[in-house]
Amino acid sequence: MTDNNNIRIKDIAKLAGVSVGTVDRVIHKRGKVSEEVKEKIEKVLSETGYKPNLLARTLGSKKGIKIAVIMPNPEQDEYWALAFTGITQSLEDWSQYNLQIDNHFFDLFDSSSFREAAENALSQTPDGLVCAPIFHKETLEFFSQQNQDNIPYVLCNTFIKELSPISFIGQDLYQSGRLAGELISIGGTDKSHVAILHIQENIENSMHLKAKEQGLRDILEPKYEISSHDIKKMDPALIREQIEQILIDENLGGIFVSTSSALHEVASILENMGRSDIRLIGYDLLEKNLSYLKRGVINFLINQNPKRMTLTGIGHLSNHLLFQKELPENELFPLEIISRENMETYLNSRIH
Amino acid sequence: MTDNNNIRIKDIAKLAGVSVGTVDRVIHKRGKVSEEVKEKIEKVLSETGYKPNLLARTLGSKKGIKIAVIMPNPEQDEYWALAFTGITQSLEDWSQYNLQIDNHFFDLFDSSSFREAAENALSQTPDGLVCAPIFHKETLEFFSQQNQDNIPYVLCNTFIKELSPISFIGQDLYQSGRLAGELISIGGTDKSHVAILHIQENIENSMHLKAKEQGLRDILEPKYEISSHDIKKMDPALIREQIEQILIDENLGGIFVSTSSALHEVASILENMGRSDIRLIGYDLLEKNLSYLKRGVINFLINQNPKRMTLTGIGHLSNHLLFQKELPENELFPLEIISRENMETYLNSRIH
DNA sequence: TTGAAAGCGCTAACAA
DNA sequence: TTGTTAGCGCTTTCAA
Repeated sequence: MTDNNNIRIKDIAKLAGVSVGTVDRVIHKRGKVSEEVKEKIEKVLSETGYKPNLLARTLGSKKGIKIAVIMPNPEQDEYWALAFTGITQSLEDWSQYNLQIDNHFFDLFDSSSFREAAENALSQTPDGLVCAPIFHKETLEFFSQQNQDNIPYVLCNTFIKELSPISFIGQDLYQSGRLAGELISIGGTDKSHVAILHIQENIENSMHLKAKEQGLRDILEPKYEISSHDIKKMDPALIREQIEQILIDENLGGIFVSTSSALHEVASILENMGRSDIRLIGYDLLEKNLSYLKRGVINFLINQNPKRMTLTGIGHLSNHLLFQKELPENELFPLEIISRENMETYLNSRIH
Repeated sequence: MTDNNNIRIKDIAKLAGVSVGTVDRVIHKRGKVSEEVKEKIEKVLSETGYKPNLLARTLGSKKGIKIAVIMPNPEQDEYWALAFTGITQSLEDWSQYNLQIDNHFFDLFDSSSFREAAENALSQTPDGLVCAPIFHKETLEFFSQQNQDNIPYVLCNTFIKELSPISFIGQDLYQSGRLAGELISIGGTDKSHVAILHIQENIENSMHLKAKEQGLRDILEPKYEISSHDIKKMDPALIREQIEQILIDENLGGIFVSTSSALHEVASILENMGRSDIRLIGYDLLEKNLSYLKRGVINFLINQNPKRMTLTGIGHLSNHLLFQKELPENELFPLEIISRENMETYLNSRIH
């Protein structure tokens, strides 16, 4: 084995003619050091290229870390169930650092439940927060008012320009829409209409979906005529009705469903009507989506990678808390194209 | 901060009425423990669900690790240059564990240089090896004969069924070929011929390319007529000539180049001849490939993710060496489809 | 076969 | 403002 011939704090102390305590104070800016001594130590520090042993640091400051997660209830939605698997796995990945994760789930249909979950999270004084800010207004309120202790937080899934988390993790939604447009038009179609379906719990929070829409429009217009439809996710029968309405259009060549949710409803209708002439593009490796992808009813899925999202979120936060590592301000995942022929390779890989 | 209320070795010792030294001996099977005591300790161990603090373990046994990498010269080939960026990054990622990496490059055109590189690597008694086994015969010889000290090793890129590395990292080549087939046939073409081009340094080692070929055939035959061409990568002019020969076929609707290498040559010819009727599919985010992808000459790239490959290789090996973590026998990466519209999102992401 | 004790490099409380 | 020292949990050497 390699012997550890690194420069240690002790060496720095000797070189600077001071004690380790003083060096430690300089390194951590704990004050109470004369300017003169401070400068000398800093000089030695940079000359030797001192790098702390993070193992020893973590061990010495007998800290573990406690992270609170605020996200939609995984039982309510398969997308968030996938996201939750990332939480589970990060617990394993970071097990050696005695990491504790407290989950606080909220109801996708109920914005007040978000407040509750968030306040609960805070009340347990976590060292950091990972949050999926589904409800724009409530999130804003929470992070600008409640979080006065300045607990570091990471935001996942939805970008919120008014906030400054230590890191945002998600995807470029505009580009995602462009990609969807490209995927619809590959090889060309003879039909010239394309419909965008925004199907979700609360239509108020659909701003980010409009970014996807714009991307698609910029690719397909004016060659294609685009129509956009906001559909509130409630009664499946009601959704069906609205979709069937849209399908009356004989000239419809493609449908883009902007969220993973309820894509399978659309697929089911298309399949039942035998409309294999319509290209269908949507999001995420949900079970039902995959089965329609396999049967060719859905042509492509774009993977938003919810598992990797939470995994990376916890990872970044842990690195920040434990090792003071610098994080990317934005971690934008690639837009993964899933087709019938590569879906298994995604399912089989450790992170998907 | 959370206090670390874990069970420590000390606690185990107290519960079992022995000393920490003895507990340690049992945990690490360092022998010299009476059967009776051993059983008692093991009982306590499992009852308490003891989990060692890996930080302390690593710190206590003042080991660093030294990993030797055996791979093609990054200056010779852009694919391997990308792979090399993974090495660089893993050095950062693992910097806290005092990881040392020694690179041993070999010449893609010269199998004897592989032997040399491999022996060199071994002579420095590394704790583990990461190897890209381009030369089948030589690799087999090396790992079955030279590596008698049983230094743990990870194999990247090319699967070799006769060997048992602690982990293999790569992709499913057969499935990769199937995907290529699907990508060629999306939307349908009126032309019914497809050509597969295997372009590489040494044709002898093309076994794994045949797996890709088989995948493509299984998707496209008998609807399409497939022709396969082995082209030795030497003089670019010579390559051109052979490719132009193939392009004479008026009925050619698609080309699949099975390696990242020289794909741009094919693209350049297609572009010059104005043959935009021919679908072109190939591998990897090499600079030239990307520019042809952007211009629509190349329709899709499949990403073999060389950077992530080496990054994961070093990561697995480090986890094994440092933390005795269990590794997946095979880590098969997803087959990433790169199009004009998602390429930037891959380039912008931390690992691509 | 066992136990005691001195590290590993760093932190943080306490003294000076 | 500075130095000293006792940990953190584990490994490993030495002595018993």
